[in-house]
Amino acid sequence: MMRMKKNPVQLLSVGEVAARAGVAVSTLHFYESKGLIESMRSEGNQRRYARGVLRHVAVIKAAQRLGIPLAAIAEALSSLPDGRTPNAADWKRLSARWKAELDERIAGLIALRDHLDGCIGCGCLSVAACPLRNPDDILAKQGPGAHLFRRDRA
Amino acid sequence: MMRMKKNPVQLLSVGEVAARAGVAVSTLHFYESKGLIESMRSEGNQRRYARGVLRHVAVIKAAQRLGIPLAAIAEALSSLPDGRTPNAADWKRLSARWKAELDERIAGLIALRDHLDGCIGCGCLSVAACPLRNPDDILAKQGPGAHLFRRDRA
DNA sequence: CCTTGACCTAAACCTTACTTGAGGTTTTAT
DNA sequence: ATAAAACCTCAAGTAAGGTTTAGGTCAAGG
Repeated sequence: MMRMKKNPVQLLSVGEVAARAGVAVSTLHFYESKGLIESMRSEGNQRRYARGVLRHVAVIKAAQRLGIPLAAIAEALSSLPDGRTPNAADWKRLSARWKAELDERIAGLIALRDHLDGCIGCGCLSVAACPLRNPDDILAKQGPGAHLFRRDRA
Repeated sequence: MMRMKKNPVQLLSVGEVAARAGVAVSTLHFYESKGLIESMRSEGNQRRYARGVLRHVAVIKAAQRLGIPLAAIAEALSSLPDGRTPNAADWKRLSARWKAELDERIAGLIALRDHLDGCIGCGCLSVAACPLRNPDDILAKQGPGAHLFRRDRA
């Protein structure tokens, strides 16, 4: 299984990337179709990846665990430098952006939790007045902008 | 618009419920098909709801905002008393259950956030070793059981 | 040479949570 | 009585995030 040539120029095949990144080959195809990762092609039309793709996939997976949709991840990744390999500062910018979103999300969930007991038990679950029904009453007031993933499913 | 008879026996039509609960009529059909709510029928085969359905829908919506999938909500709702109208204690039990899940989720997100800076920037984003890649390393250790919605999208 | 495993593309299928549309019936205001 | 607003059922469509399948190509070991 997985008989591979001795890694000629540092380029990885799709199978190797899948194995090392812990995702299915089909997932890599899918990500590529969505513009999340890139590949070159061998003479025989097979995908060849630069090693950096492993970090890209890792970041995609981490971001997904934060609840960020692929489209938003794609957008964020597109802000990475084009020619060169992203450096620590580049990644830092991404993580800072997501950290802010995450902080917001956490604050929202905490507010929700603190209302849960009172609200589900009581008679206030009205569309207009209850904090559990009205996200914005509790979640807003942290200023607008950067609603990357407040599109939960409302 | 919305010309309704004078509410003969406290039963609500689907349109009334939709308007008051703030959801689409089609959503009520859908919830009913999934066993999340119930209805009686008029002579002419139209849906008639007891007023309690408003609270049910409110609770469903609140639970969804917590990230709980409909199937789990249906299961939780099925634990409500059959004959009588649920009382405050019944709802309390539901909210307690969800609060625990929510606490877990919040803790997980906080752990994630606290690793974000360090991990995305550094070289550690490996499948095997990085806390950002390995949910269970950080998220577990709070004991097993009740993983109602830790099925995020992993 | 030739088999086998890895790879290719395109299209279909899956789940969740609904919405939309088609074609027909019921209610109700006038 | 009648027209319009609401309602009904069932089927199909949407979007996200992939997976599966079908049919064919590439590459390396024996």
